[in-house]
Amino acid sequence: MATRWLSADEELAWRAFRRLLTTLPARLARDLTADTGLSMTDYEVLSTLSEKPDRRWALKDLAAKMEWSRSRLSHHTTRMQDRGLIDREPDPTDARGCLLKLTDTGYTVLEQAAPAHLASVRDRFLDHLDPAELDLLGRLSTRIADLPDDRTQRNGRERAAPGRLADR
Amino acid sequence: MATRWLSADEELAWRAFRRLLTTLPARLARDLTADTGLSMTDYEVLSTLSEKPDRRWALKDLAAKMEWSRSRLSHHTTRMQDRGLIDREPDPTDARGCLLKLTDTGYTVLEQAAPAHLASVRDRFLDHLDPAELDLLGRLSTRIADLPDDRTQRNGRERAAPGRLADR
DNA sequence: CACATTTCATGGACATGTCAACGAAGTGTT
DNA sequence: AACACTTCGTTGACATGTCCATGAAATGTG
Repeated sequence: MATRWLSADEELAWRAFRRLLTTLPARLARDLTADTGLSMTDYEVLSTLSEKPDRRWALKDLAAKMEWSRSRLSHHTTRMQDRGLIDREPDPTDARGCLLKLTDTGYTVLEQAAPAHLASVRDRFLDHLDPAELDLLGRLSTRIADLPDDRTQRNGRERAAPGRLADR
Repeated sequence: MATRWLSADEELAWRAFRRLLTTLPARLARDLTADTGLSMTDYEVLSTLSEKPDRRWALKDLAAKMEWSRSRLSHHTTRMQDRGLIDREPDPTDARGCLLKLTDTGYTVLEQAAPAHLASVRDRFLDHLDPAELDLLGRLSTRIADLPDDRTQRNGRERAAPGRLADR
């Protein structure tokens, strides 16, 4: 059922890439948790927060920056707050809002996690690409990730049946 | 805190690729669910099962093939069974085991989902790469995904502190 | 054959994500 | 000012994944 629709080359490359898409993140996550006790998402929140000079960021802005839903970020930061990694402060600008702040503990944890994580990224990824490959991969990634998110402009190809074929 | 550890080129390429790593699967998943009501994992189970001539596969073997834990596959197939997509049969070879079988419904659903999914893969990925890029990406993916999974041989780099820095 | 060990599928507890609904607070219009 | 509308963060129900424990069955060893 699989091989009829793609050329042999496409099939092979797509399969290989799909495998990379699952294994690489899994390995990086495993390393990070083993080394530091942080999940990948924890790490992203901490490192994004640390980019601001005062280590503070309004929830909605951080959510936008990370391309997360506010709900997701709210849930996750509640858990991180319980662990003492970040804090909430009222937003002086908007009484509905809240500021997320990296605690000293959070900053220390991030400071110690960063080198371990980067070593892992090198070992499991960067070190196995030469500069030309890395460059091409970067440009190709940007190109594809920057495609419009909605499907309104899917190339002239006919649209699949809209109805759901299975209940879920 | 980010830019000190990678060269500018590495930093840029890694960031771009990391973004691809989250956006592409999310888009494909969204398309698939909208078009067919299946999740990506549903689709993988169905299409892997369909590769066997008799559409049957022992749970443990399917789990190994998909690189899933047996627990995960058991949970997931229970849900898929409730939806009528697959069935369980006793394994005549091993009374502990069980065979997972694609139902007729499941096969029909897969048959209708496949073209829609492939169109999505084309629109959001394949169509934006030329053959040389695709070829390189495929080879590079295989190379990295095939690296040993354990960390025993992480290149001469010093190991990070083993203890957990934060409780979770 | 008895016995310990391993393998298999399942189950429950928990972590993390999605989605829809909510109340409180901002904004715009008249 | 009064009103509808939007935005913000939180919440709860649910889906899905991980981890660990379990009982049943297979396997290996004396």
